[in-house]
Amino acid sequence: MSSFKSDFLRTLSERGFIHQISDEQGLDALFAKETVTAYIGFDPTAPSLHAGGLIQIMMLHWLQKTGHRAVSLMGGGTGMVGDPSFKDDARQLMTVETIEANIASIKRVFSNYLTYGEGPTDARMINNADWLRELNYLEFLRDVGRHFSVNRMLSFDSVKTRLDREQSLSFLEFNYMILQAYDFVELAKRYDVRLQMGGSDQWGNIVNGIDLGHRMGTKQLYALTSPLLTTASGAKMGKSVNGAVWLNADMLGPYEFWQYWRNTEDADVERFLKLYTTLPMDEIARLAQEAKGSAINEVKKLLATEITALLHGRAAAEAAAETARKTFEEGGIAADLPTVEVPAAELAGGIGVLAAFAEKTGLVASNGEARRQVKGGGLKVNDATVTDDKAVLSERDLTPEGVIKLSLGKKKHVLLKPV
RNA sequence: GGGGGAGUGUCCCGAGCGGCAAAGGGGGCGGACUGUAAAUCCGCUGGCUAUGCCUUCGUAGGUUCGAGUCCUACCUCCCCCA
Repeated sequence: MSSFKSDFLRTLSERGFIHQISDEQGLDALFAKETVTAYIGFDPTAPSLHAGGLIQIMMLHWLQKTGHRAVSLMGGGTGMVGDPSFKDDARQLMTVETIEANIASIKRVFSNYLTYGEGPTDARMINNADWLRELNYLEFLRDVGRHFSVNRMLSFDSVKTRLDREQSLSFLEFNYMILQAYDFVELAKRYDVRLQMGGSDQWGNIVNGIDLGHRMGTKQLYALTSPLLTTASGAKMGKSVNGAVWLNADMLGPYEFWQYWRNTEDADVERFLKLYTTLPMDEIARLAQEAKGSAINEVKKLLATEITALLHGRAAAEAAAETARKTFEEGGIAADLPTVEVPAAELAGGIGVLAAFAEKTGLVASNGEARRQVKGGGLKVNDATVTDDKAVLSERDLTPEGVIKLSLGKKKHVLLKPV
């Protein structure tokens, strides 16, 4: 590990957040000397960030913790264009309404990690729509566009994939990197931002901003990127058993969020403790030491609880851990497993198993899939494997707790509750 | 403007002499083994009121008993020439 003098870079470095820095010594000196303002941009492509974005939020978190000023930039303007970096094909264009709604929804998560306000080390939430949407095309071309060389832009890896595959890269998308570069300069002017951070896929875009800053007379700007997140076996981060690992609670409950981290691969445990929890380094080292063989499961639970506590609060995290304990270790029924309510009268009339799994709980996508899962032995009702796809559920199937437990595989459970 | 090529299962990549619900991967899901891990092996991976019916190969027509496959027009993309 390189020996950084500043708290911020040392912390990021020892926790494994750093992939590339534009000028290590220069940036380190800056952080050691003064309060630095740094930002990360978030694109409003969905109503919630997912686990992949967590690493960026954690970087801002440490930035604030070490006494600097964090800026979370919402891409209300750039979202109208769409980032083509390393994408295979063009994104669907989003309407302004969708973008605004997504931003409003995404924002909710940030205050769990950062303290916002007007004070010197309070974080700020800024939307680049503030300046991008008012740009005058001709002025922009003359002031900013003239500093960009298309020859150079074409050489970036981020667009090469698209070009190599002979897929179209629209002029609209091609402009994304110019807008992002301009953002950096604008933030430098307005808020004295000196550093932009992001995933390693953003390197080209960030460096463009630094160059533009040179030409437009800002102070020296810096870039810092985090490694691309994959699990030890190479899968992309942020995909869970049933889709993306959303951060917003209304899209993914604390229990399911906890489960995602509980299922971390052995080889990732220590890395994730460093990246996603705020546990001190010496404690992480101690935990990693302990985690030999199946004892690692205890560490995984702690990992899951710590990460969930940061996002959803300590109480919700512990409730999730308890639900998991009851469900997996006692084989019992925990009241706060995901629950679907059905009218008591409907249950009295009988509900086909296939319909219960497909339509009621959505554990499987269709009756056909439910049928296939029955064939493969993947569905269970109250822990008994379903063998007959014509079986019908009724009040007789209610457990003493007054629910019916439906399971897909060993890990996904939903309770059916008559009301 | 002229010439040449491409678009396949709504996750992706990709084969496809006129009989095709469409090869093969990857990914995903389930099963076995385990530790709610990884690796490995096996099964599944259009929909439905289901020995049948419906919808799928860029879009719309046409030829044919029958079209992903042949013809026409259009859309989108790539390459070459102007």
